[in-house]
Amino acid sequence: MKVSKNVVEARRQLLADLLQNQRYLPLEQICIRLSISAATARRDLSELERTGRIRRTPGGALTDFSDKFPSFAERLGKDSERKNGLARQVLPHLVSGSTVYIDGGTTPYALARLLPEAEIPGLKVVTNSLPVVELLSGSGVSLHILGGDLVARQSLLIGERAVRAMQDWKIDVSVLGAEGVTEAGFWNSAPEVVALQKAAMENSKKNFVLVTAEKIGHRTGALLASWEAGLRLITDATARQLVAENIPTKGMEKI
Amino acid sequence: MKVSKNVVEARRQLLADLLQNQRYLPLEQICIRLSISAATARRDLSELERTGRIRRTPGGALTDFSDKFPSFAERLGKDSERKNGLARQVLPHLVSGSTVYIDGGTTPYALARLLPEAEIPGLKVVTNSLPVVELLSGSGVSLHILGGDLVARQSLLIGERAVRAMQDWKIDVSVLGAEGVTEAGFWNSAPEVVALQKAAMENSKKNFVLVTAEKIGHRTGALLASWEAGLRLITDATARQLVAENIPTKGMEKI
DNA sequence: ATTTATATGATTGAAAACGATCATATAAAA
DNA sequence: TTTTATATGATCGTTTTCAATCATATAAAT
Repeated sequence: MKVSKNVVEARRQLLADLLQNQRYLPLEQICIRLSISAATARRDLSELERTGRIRRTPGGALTDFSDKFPSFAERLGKDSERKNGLARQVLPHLVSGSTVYIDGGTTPYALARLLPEAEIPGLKVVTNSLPVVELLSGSGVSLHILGGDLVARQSLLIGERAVRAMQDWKIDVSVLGAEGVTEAGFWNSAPEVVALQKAAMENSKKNFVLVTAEKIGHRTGALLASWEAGLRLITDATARQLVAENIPTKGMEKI
Repeated sequence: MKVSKNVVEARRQLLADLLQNQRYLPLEQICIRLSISAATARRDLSELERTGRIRRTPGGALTDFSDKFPSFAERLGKDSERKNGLARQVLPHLVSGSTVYIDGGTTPYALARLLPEAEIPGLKVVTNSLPVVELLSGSGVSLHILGGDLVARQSLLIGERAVRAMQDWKIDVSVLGAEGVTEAGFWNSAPEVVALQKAAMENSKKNFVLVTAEKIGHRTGALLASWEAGLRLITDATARQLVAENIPTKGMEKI
């Protein structure tokens, strides 16, 4: 069935990126990694070859790679600045010697981007997000990774091992993402993600949830926590939007 | 007609070099440049692939990595093909549905590179190596990461949390690296790495150690295990070299 | 010199990959 | 909403690629 134009373009970009990393991919691997049929893979390859971005071979494709691959950071997209603004609100809570948990997802990732500059002495970062690891690796902060099962598409670690690993930590500040916020509380679509976030909340003194305005009023999958749980919402939504959804505004931070 | 042995070997070396420069050559190009028939070209390619020096594709062949590409893979250096050869010996032990632990370091990494193509159904990969994760992410294999503290320079996870996470697993085959092999056993310089490897050995049914020839006779830092521990050595060292160091050769795999 | 071993190119049947075409579901446009 | 456009997976016949086999010429062994 037809899918939207941007999905197609995103997939082709992903394929181009994949090829720049891997140099060569057999057709079958492309099908597996992108979850598409051979026919669609061939169409994508033809298009990428037509625009000169890759080179096809029988049974696969390769790149004469010149550019470096675009990182997770690009996925932040044009909301990048807004997410940075949200993340900046968290910085004052990260005192010297404290431990912060940075959740997967693009919004908490924005916080990670601020850390190298912030130069908080003795800060420990615990995360389940591989992009965060990649970003902070070698930046001077003390990095610790939860164990667990990798969700390839999102570069996240989840599962019961991740939950157990989380219980092994004493977190001062945890920074979470959510896909939706309603009167009932915070929502995320994947139950395993929510399970891990709940574990983070239990092991953390302060909990922040970073949410961009367009997620207000959305409800997806599993409930992370209701408002009584003491999560602090950081958003760039207007007070009007929040009131319209009956979201309690006390104790939250905005920009 | 038959040509002399050294002609054959010289031609194959030329082909390997050619591929090293060109990264990829279609079969037809190989035939033209070497003035040989497709049949001979295929035979040469098969041989080069068997010894792990190149990678065949339908209608051509390529080298796994060019020297230009800056990444962990580069650290494999020009021993890349030899390490591939070692890693290939492990593949038959990875049966469908089994769990393999891939240790940090460049030699076990070579095994990871073989896995996407090997397409072993239901294979679980456990690792403490971020390059392995990056490589296999999204390749279809089930990926699981030990938790722990990140050693930035080496992109490894170590520490007591990593050891504890390891004890949470039942491993069928673990693939380890070592910086030295002597009569006394296997050596690695970092004690934390050794601690984790020991934990792997205790939780694993079969243990392989991949070691290139130049490490024979070297002794560094901490002893990983003596020969009684049941580790299986896979090396490209000659029997002469091993005997010279009083290394027991029974039960080991070579190429 | 004679015999043996083997590297080569040609051939062949099987398998893989290909582009083209089609029905269908759904995004985009009207 | 209705209509149009198109992205997708399946299918099909064709082409390409493959490994295996064979005869042969010549290097290596005797």
